[in-house]
Amino acid sequence: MVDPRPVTAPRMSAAEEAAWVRLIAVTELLPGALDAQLLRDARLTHFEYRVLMVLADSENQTSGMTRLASHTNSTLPRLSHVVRRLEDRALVERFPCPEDRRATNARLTDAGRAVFAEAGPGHIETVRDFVLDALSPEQLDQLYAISGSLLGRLDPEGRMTATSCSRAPASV
Amino acid sequence: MVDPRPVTAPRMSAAEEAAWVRLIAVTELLPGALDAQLLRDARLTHFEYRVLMVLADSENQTSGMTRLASHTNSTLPRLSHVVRRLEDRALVERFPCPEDRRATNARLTDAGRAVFAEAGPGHIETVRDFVLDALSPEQLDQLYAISGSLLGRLDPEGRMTATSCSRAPASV
DNA sequence: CGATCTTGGTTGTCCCTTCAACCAATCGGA
DNA sequence: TCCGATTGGTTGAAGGGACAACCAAGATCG
Repeated sequence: MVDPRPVTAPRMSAAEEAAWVRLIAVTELLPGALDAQLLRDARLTHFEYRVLMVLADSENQTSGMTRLASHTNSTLPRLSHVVRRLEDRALVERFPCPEDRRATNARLTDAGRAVFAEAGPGHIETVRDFVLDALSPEQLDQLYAISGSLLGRLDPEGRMTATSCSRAPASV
Repeated sequence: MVDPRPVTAPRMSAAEEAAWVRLIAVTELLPGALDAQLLRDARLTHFEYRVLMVLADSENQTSGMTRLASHTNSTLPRLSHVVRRLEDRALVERFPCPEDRRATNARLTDAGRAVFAEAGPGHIETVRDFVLDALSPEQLDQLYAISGSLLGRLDPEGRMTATSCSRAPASV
């Protein structure tokens, strides 16, 4: 209780704080940048884009809601709202699953496929501009390993399979 | 037009896609994890916490709105709303800047200082659990460099100074 | 087979962010 | 000195996400 320092932020080591501050900045700025480009060029949220992408990569362009939610790192309520909106825009259609009558399937429509196909190249280019082209091949590997470690903490059970990526626990 | 492949996501290289997918997952999961802990333990958003932190680190616990916005990677409208809410909770007070009569200053109140001081240790611990302790010292340096490169693309003018961190362009 | 638990999903409400519009003060010339 | 442009900031409406409540269908077990 004799510490004379003024009230200030609790400190980590300098290296830790520097890395942490930058990581936070990236997590704040990147989503907005992706959304901005996709909304401008394709009237699509980045999250909506990923929903369409998972469907495009699924058998018959069809997936159950729960699987779709885990492949987009999303909650079921969130996904339900988003799919309803996409359905209103006729990019996706929902129908009851034949095998399990509790389940709902979402399927990409022709219009949805067209929108997704048209949005793809511009989005990829944006990802290159903002991320991939900024990193060396070694840094890409490092990013893969680092993100893997963080996901091991953020999503220990590996529920968020994200995509077909087989989430081996962060071995370089 | 003779490409026989089914409609599918435009592809990057395997290494690029793998790293990209994981980065996206981190940017989706990390903010929620931080918000959850702070809301539970201190009724504070991570963004609100950072507003309080910047004020705590400012001279006289006071800062103009524009400076506060750039130090929190935020827009002015967003900050304005948040500061109004914090003011409603008496954690912050606003008053006109004496030197520039257009400007508004925000100052941390005693209550705000107390809430921030109480929230700090738990938050730092969470950051350790989710991020810092998951990485080796080398990875921490790599993360610093990688994030720096990305910020060079996401915020070229360096408007988002984030904190006192002097944003030298991503030299390791 | 009936009671209960779990799984799969939707809906409504609240809160926060975004965006556009707006206003006041200051600066920069002509 | 006056007018336009820029800076600093607020506000209101609109849209998306989180959470809790809810419901229906399958599974489990007596």
